[in-house]
Amino acid sequence: MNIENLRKELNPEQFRAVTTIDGPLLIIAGAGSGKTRVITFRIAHMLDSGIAQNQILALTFTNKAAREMEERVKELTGKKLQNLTISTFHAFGVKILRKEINKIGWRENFSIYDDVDRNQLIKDCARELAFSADALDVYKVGNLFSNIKIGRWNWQSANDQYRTLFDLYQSGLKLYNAVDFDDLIGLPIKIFHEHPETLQKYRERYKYIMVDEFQDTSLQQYELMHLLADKNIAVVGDDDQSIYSWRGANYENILMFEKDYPNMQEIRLEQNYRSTETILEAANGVIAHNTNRKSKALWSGNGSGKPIEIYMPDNESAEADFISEMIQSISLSEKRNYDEFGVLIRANTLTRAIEESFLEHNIPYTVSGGTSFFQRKEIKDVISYLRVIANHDDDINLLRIINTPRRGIGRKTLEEISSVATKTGCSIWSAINTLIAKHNEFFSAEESTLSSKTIADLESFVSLILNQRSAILSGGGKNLAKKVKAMVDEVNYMDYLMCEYQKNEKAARYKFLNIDTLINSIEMWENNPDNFDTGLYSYLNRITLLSRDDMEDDGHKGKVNLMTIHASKGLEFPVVFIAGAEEGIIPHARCIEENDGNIEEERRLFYVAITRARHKLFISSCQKRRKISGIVECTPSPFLDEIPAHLVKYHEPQGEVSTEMAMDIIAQMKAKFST
DNA sequence: CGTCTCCAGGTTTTT
DNA sequence: CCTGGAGACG
Repeated sequence: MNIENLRKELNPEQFRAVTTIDGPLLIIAGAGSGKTRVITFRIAHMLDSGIAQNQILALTFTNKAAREMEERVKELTGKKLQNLTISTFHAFGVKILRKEINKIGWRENFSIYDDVDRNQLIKDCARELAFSADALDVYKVGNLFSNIKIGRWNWQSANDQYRTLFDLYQSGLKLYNAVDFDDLIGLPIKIFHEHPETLQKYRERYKYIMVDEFQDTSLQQYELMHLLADKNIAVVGDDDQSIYSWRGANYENILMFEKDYPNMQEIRLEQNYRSTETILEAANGVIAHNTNRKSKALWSGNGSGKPIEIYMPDNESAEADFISEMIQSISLSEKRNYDEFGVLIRANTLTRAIEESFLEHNIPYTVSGGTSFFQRKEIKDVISYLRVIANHDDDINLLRIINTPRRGIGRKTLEEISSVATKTGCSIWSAINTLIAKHNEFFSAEESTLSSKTIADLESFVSLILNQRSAILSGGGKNLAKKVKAMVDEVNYMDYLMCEYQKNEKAARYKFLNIDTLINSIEMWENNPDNFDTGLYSYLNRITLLSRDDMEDDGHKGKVNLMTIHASKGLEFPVVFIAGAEEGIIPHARCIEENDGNIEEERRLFYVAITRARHKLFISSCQKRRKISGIVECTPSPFLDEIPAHLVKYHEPQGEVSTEMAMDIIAQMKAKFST
């Protein structure tokens, strides 16, 4: 696209943002200001100006955003762009580690631990240090460790008593040749510090760097970016949409950027192309209550549109039915597809009532966020096999599968093996092999603490892993999906599931299906022509970073989108419902507690929710809600009062549907079916 | 020594 | 509803 076309397509600020390629650039992009468009046009423009694709690095926050951006750039340029790097920070970290991790003492078949694995490792370490079980909240300690690693907290402010545990945890990771999520950023930084020549290599390669959702980068991510980028760095963000501080997001990075790159230029995108003036004014009214922000004047030229409707249903199922019925009626009266609706909630637990109602009303929907597909037990089991096959020293995954399905290796045996492993400072896998060798050496002697039967069980486990390893790595890593299927058969995993869920056939079938989905997704992945490395390692490196969202191949076409507000960032819908707008939910009680009563981030979250809507916004707040403790009275979220009153209309529940209206709806349905 | 069964707890947001 | 853990049982 030539310059003149760009000038036509973009407003003056957007045009400047797209065409300013050299030097540091800070783009403050308000909600709905065409941010994604600017980024994709900017990349396309760079390519047009003759910059090589492999010199460009674009870092995003979620896989979804990365994928979308890549697709749009490809569409825009009509090129294949195989050497263009658009990825999340974490995926980029993996990419570096795969090449460089041997410089700091890991092997390149390292495992990546998710939270579940991490917590398991912490538990094991705690046991070794004889922490009393009730004094240890693994969940909390895991978060503590993460916060330490990403530089949000340090030991002075945190609890010093966990320091030895932390050290043991760290050495455990190294012993098992594993890294956790935070290491995916932290270890590349370590490598760059210790090996300046390696850093230099990457600096020379990535001459043009862009960071999306800059307000959500952590100190650690900022450091990585800062190490890599010397001059041509563009960051795009909006401090009002910073909603990840609990994960280390540090929107003061914006200030730091101004300091670290003093010759930077700043561009503000303040025209909102998304929402009606009513919706935007409501959002502005809410966010104005925050004191700690860059002031901005977001405006829209889209006309005032319809008022925001607030509804106060009796309880969560009434709320869910209200949403379902509203969706059905609007989709008929305004001829909208189901995928034009977004239903936003603060917490995953709130989806249940809504999902039930959707099912009852036959409304197709997708839920995004929530427990990752890869955290489901059955999927984790299969992946654990693959991880152990790739990396025998991965104790956490080995322990997960050594007796799943049952193969006679129980607690006592494992305690025995663990103690050998601890004493000699080796992994469980090598301990097992030591014990087997020892047993065979002193075949009849007392020396061996394990029975011959146990030894035989262990031996068959070891050969299972070794056989699968040579099968899966054979043939240059081709046909991974097929081999994984063979492996699942070989270990009789399906029988195990049947057995385990005898009483609940539905659950068993569901789990079966999940494994099928997994295998299909592997197949899709290896058949993707853009994918050059279809081996086991490459697969494993990739999947830990994926969430459930990234798995769905049938897409969201024709389905209502149900998701958390966090997951909705960057998206927009013509019609949006915000459900559960109650005190204690948004702002979330727990959050207020932890943040010393600072509700600004919760307000930003509410702001993000409002600004997802294009034409019409509904907000509902239940009068009562069922919680674990029983039914509790609710009060509406204080944020509702911050919406200027003249924009709001309270929704009155209609008694019965008037006959006239019912006839009308029936007529419309008939019309719909007859076409 | 391994397995089965029953019970309690759930953890806000995600890479 | 689902998972992980503790304790009984074979």
